[in-house]
Amino acid sequence: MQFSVQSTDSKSRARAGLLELAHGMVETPIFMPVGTVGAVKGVGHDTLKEVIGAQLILANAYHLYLRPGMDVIQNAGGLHKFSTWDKPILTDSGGYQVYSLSPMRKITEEGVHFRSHIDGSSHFFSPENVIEIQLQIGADIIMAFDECTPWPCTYEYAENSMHRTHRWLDRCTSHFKNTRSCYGYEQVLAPIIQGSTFAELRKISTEYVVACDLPLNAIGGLSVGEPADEMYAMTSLVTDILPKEKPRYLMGVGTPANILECIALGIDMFDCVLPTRNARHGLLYTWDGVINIKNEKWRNDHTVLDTQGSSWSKTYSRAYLRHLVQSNEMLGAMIASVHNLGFYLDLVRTARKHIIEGTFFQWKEKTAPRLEQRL
RNA sequence: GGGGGUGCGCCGGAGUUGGAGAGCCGGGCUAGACUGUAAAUCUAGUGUCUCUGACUGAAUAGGUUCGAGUCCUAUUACCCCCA
Repeated sequence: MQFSVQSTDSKSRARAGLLELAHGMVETPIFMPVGTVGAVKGVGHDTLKEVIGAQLILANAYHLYLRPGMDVIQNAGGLHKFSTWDKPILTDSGGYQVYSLSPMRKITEEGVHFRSHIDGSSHFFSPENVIEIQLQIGADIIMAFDECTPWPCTYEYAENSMHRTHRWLDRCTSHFKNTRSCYGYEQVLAPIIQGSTFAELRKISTEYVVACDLPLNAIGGLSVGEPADEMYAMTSLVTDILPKEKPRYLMGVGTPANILECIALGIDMFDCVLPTRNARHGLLYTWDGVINIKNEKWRNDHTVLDTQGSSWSKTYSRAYLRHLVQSNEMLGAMIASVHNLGFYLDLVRTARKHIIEGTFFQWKEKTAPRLEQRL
């Protein structure tokens, strides 16, 4: 893996960079569409590459391990071959499922005992076997096993959880160093900073992670319900400490405005389910703000989805998309997903352009509030 | 033309053995939520009004009864059978 910062913004910490991974180059800042089970819901690979311009997608170890199962993925020769997605992939370790499936799991020092959400069967995830699973999946970037700390929580809980995540990180790194990649290309391991919304803990966690000296650093445990200002404050505190020469990945963020603000704080990589999930639920992101396409007011609006958007957003009308979504027609979810992902990638490409041109900060200040408007 | 059956919410079901309904379940509709995807999901609302409370309501019009969505009569609509 190679990363180089090409330009930095003079009025913020924003940077434009180039990240070279086993399956290709990635221009940062970048948004990674989420494809939990090895598929970005409702969007085919060609569309993802040619229309949306996705450079890197995210998949999930927990979900792929349960279904189809590691035997299928290994027999296919890894997720790239199984899915035929030949660009970079990042896998999440299942740390988020430790958080989101909390009623069905038990955390111990050794690891996490899970009940499958599919059939209720019992499974055990440890830092070691989660690394193993991700190596077998064959992702370009694999994530350390962590607990995404719930919010709100007590200082004591956050502190204990953070230290356990650190101990798990050590086990991940040592297992990773002692294990060969399955498919002969480079896979890199990324650590995850925790510490909830406690500045002191975030600082400790960042210093711990920096000392591990892995090639890419991630921030987890944010955008789990805390106010946006706290998320920005924690991100700012962390990026202030992180080394400038390594990419920074803010996990699970966020809304378009969140992304612009966090680019300004020095984040290079983002992923979030909002553009795809909200697309299926009828929420569209545009350069003028957010549209709930299910609202009655679009029933007879025959204008395009986004007047300021790229060509894909000018193909279908609001009235037509509303009709498709109202009719529960799968094409509606597909069009909305392509639209939202297209917008997100357009957003980070435009941000990158402004960073390179030296106009990022002014542009961001003007643009971010508008993106949050409700149309 | 003759015989039988059924009519309550925007729709489909269920239920009400003469005794508390603005009221059960689903759908639709109207909104809202969603941030490393247990999520094409979830939540709320969906007769009217002067809205912490009232009023009207079981096809329509009468009748019996302390009390009728339920029983009776007529009308009307739809369905089935016969001609």
